[in-house]
Amino acid sequence: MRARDIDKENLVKKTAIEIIGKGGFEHFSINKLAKACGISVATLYIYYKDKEDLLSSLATELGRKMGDAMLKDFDPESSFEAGLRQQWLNRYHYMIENQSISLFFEQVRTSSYQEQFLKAFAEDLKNVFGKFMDNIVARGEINAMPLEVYWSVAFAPLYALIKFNNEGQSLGGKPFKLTDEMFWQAFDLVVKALKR
Amino acid sequence: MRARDIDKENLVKKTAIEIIGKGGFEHFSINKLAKACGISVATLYIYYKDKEDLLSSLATELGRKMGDAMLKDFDPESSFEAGLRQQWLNRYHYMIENQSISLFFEQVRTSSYQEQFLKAFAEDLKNVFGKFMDNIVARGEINAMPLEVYWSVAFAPLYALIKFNNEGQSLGGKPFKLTDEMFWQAFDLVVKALKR
DNA sequence: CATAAGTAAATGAATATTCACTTATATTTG
DNA sequence: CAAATATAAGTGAATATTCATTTACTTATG
Repeated sequence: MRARDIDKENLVKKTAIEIIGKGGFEHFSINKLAKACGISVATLYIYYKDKEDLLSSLATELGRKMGDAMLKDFDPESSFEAGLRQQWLNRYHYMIENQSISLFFEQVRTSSYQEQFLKAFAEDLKNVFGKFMDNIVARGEINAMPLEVYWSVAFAPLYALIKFNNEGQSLGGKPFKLTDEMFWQAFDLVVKALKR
Repeated sequence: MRARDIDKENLVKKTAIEIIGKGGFEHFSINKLAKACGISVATLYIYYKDKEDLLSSLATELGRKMGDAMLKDFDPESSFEAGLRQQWLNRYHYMIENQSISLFFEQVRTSSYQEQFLKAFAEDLKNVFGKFMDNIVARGEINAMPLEVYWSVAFAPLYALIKFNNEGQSLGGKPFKLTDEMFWQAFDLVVKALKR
């Protein structure tokens, strides 16, 4: 029996991520992907049942990996500031080390594959972060508030900065690169917002 | 000379916004649009040079209108809190009154038409809001910081809440509707973050 | 040498765009 | 004032291309 070429399989994933990250699902097609990889379309149909399967597999796999990266060194029993710092750091490091994947996620988040992605991504996370939020509210470190209000204040600024950084530009096309200084500046503001 | 049917033209715009808002650019096509409007494809090629022209015209026009809505009753000489409140209110009201357009924008923001949109959107706004930021820093109401850090803390939470609301769900598919209470709760947190 | 990996070429459906044509109406002309 | 004309609006059917997927075949290797 002939063994599957792992390099080829990885090339497919990497290339798909790049095409989608750059041009969105609008400009992605199976034929383009095969051509960009220098392989036959039919090979893709050995790896994946169909286009839907390819994309949702990719979204699920990457979602899971990202979820794991988010949980690294995170302790739901830690204090509000220490816990939030770890979450910000995990996202920041992941973004720097996986720029093309971050761009891919940006597309997934506004697509029909969002659900697949969130399922893999949010399953464990929701429990761990939910627990963290319960703890810090119970300890009186932050006020009680709807999850969405907390999330929007605690993380939306970080994701906005990451998006600017990945696209290389901010408002009105102004060139932009996120620095550690800006990162911590934003973090401190968010802590100030939420801390009692 | 025959006059162009304005109703038809508006129907085209409205329908395009709906299709894209619902399914993204991925599921949008000229033929589908024509069929949904009950007109001939060829008519669309009278209104617009090609697909690209149709979409970037739409993004530009709506960007401009939204920009105008953002500036309503906004005074760059006002205090930090009053100014930010007006900006939040303008965005909030616009979202409520233009839900399908808000969904359309959500798609534009991760597409290749983002640039067109931002250009129309940010041209005037940048000056007015830049002036506002200069004023409040000069008056010592907030600390000096990069525009992107300010923007990410001041507005990203609001956009996150609006996105949840437009999609009708938040993290992990949890049903969600933004209330006035949550809106003001988030606003107060953001003010607390930025105020000296 | 059996078996799965891998392929080139083909399929029909969907896509963007164009074509040759008809229709409505503002303006001109008798 | 009404018939004629010009012109852009509007059309249905055709085109060429791209799409997702399949088929019939070759190749590599346990």
